[in-house]
Amino acid sequence: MLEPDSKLSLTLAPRRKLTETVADQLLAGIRNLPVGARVPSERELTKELGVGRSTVREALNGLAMLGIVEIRHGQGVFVTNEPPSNSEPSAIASALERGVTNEFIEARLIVEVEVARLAARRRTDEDLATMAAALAEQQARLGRGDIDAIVETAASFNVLLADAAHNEVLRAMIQSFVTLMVERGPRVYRLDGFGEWDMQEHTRLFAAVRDQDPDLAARLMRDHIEELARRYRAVGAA
Amino acid sequence: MLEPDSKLSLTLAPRRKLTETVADQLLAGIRNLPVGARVPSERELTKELGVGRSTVREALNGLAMLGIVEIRHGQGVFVTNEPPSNSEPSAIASALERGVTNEFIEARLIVEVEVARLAARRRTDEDLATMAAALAEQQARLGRGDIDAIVETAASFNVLLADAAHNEVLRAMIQSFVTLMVERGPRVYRLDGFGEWDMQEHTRLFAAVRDQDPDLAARLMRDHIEELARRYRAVGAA
DNA sequence: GCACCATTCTGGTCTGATCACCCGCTCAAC
DNA sequence: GTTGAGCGGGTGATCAGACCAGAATGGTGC
Repeated sequence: MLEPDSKLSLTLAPRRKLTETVADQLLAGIRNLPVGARVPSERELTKELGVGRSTVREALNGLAMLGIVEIRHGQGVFVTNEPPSNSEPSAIASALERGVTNEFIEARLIVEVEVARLAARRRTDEDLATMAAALAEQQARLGRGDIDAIVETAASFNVLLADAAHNEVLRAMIQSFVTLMVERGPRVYRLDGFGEWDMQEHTRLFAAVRDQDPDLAARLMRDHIEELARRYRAVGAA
Repeated sequence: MLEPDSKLSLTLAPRRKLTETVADQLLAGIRNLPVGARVPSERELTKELGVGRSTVREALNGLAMLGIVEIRHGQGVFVTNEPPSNSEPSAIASALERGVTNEFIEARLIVEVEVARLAARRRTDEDLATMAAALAEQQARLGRGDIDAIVETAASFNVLLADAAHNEVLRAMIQSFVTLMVERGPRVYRLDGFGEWDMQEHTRLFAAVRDQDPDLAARLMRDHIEELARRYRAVGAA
């Protein structure tokens, strides 16, 4: 009964909730399932994992809110998004938390896709030059491997895009999105190949804006955010 | 006249999960609380709302994941950031001060059109009832000719629409729009026939949402805002 | 072939007990 | 008086089991 520790270095023990642990386990299992596959029923999971049903439910609800699974009354739980494997089994549920929920992503999609479209339509040569410089800088930092610096540059690209859209109100929105994303853990950037992927995406986006192709820019942005969301979910930015 | 129905037994076909309804109710109550305030305990809420504790817990967990509340074991539930992702209304406001009304309208167009679409898709009977009540109130105030009161009610309709879209991030955006609109002169409302026109538009929008016609709702909203912009310009609100 | 319905899956909600945690208070030891 | 261990009461976390509600299935009678 007596509590252990109290000696040695008191490492801050975040005290994980069982629900979160279960969410991690479920996620680990889900990784091996194809999109659309059915997850075992709550009652089965209860027996399999040896925890109460309410715990399983809370874990599933969390995954559902993150868009990883879809819960259908009377039918079961289904995998909706395929999280790119990889990524260590770090604390997911507790971490990816606030900021990367479906609602947030939905809002970003609505705003940023249109911003990309407007940017392609209105960009000036000066905007182009600024973005090109930012990309070059991002590339340089990528080579250096300075994660924090890369994150900063990469995030600022979205703001530059908003600048090119020439709408201060929209820019303010993007800025708040970016702030949230940066604050809430740029862990994704530590994933193998993420920096390169992001760089590539930004380059494509840049090309679409340069060529003044609004529809292409919008589509690229949509795909970008959706993929970004998938990667975020897979990591759990603690 | 425009009253659909929506009373009698106030609970009709709540296809929506109870948990979500409860989350909405909690949210409504939380909006009136200052940041850092303590939300009643799960057990109290259970009695107050007349639902099971598991339902309350799931609702609170959802709000926690959205970053609206923080749950501390052994202490209670606390309000964190009023609305999630408060889109820096100050930044938008300062932009407006510099005369970017057109940009403001463009941003509204992007966000509100999609919100209308989502509202038509997701509205519950309860959302409908609330909107109907707001419209009735707007009609009543219109008859009375109380400009300020009309503006307030008319503006709140947009927020109700955002409520029906069930996305807190988007709602926060609309809320900041509305706040700014109400603050900045309701001059247009003094125009002859404006109040009636606005009322009519809202009624149409309501019908589209009621009939769950996303595309129609989106189109109506687009036309509405564009026409609104024209009238604003006519008054010289740039 | 088809409409109906009972069964039996699944998730959704309720209840109440119990565990783990945090806080404020009491009160004895210093 | 100060300290701090301990207790009590409140809060969330978890569990167990029951029952409600939606959805699929398959049988049954027409």
